[in-house]
Amino acid sequence: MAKGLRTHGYKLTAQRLAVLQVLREGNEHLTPAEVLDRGRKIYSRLGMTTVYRTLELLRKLGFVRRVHGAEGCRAYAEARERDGHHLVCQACRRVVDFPCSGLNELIEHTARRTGFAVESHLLELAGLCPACQ
Amino acid sequence: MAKGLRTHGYKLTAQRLAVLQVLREGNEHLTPAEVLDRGRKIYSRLGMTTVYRTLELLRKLGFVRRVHGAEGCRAYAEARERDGHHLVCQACRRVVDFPCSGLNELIEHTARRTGFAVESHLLELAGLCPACQ
DNA sequence: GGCCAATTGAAAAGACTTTTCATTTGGAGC
DNA sequence: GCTCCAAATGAAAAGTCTTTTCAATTGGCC
Ligand SMILES: [Mn+2]
Ligand SMILES: [Mn+2]
Ligand SMILES: [Zn+2]
Ligand SMILES: [Zn+2]
Repeated sequence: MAKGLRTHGYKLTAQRLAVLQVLREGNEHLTPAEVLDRGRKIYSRLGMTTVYRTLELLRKLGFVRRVHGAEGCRAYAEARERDGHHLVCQACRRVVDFPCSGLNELIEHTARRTGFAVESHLLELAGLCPACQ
Repeated sequence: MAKGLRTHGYKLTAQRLAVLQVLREGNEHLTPAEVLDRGRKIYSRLGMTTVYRTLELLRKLGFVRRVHGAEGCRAYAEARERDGHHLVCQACRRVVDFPCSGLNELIEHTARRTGFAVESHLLELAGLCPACQ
């Protein structure tokens, strides 16, 4: 994942590595403020501005996913499944990715019915993880 | 839809009727600020605080849906399809609802695979409407 | 090692949302 | 219709979150 940054021409900085590590170590979704807190334990000079910028960068590169929920729409989790979706535990905030397959049929059917040219989709399931049930 | 307010024990105010009318007249998703602008053409004393409160109320009652997109996550559109999902045009912001059917199979499969007890789901498709293609 | 564009972060600015609280009002009851 | 009061409202203030600015720092190519 760190290699991906270099691949795309971005510098490998301590700040970016710290944010990456934070997102990888937790299986949960985190707000920018939470990423800052945890990131500073890894690299104490980390700043909030950089957290915002880094999270957006990682999202554009596909390493990170945004989680939309009742509590808020600005939380991030590592994207473990390429082009996948995610399932969120409402109790412990754990995030589990799952593959996209099986949705295409529904999307194509809806596209035909409505005449829309569908370019992207967002699917998020919420519930309770095995440990929290 | 206005009847639904009374049914649930809420007062029928000019402000609420104005917000309802705004959401019904546009087929697009609107931010609170846009709802305020348009709502004031119907009821000029409408205030921003009331717009926020009314949009959340209507969402809880199921008359209105939130639209999550690249441009932002706080936009609302009328929920025309009960328990449905929506398709958003990235050009003209038109929103079209479609029924939920066809997704249950995928959800149940994912629930079985992950052990999660799925309680809710969010599905949003984005693309170009027929007129904008 | 030197160089320089990319990156960073503190501070300021900006944007958005919620709370407060005095005033207004819908509608139930008469 | 009129009275009454809890619900609703909105201007202002407060609070929260996010982006911009810009001078200083730094990663990585030479
Ligand atoms: Mn959102
Ligand atoms: Mn559904
Ligand atoms: Zn859990
Ligand atoms: Zn369109």
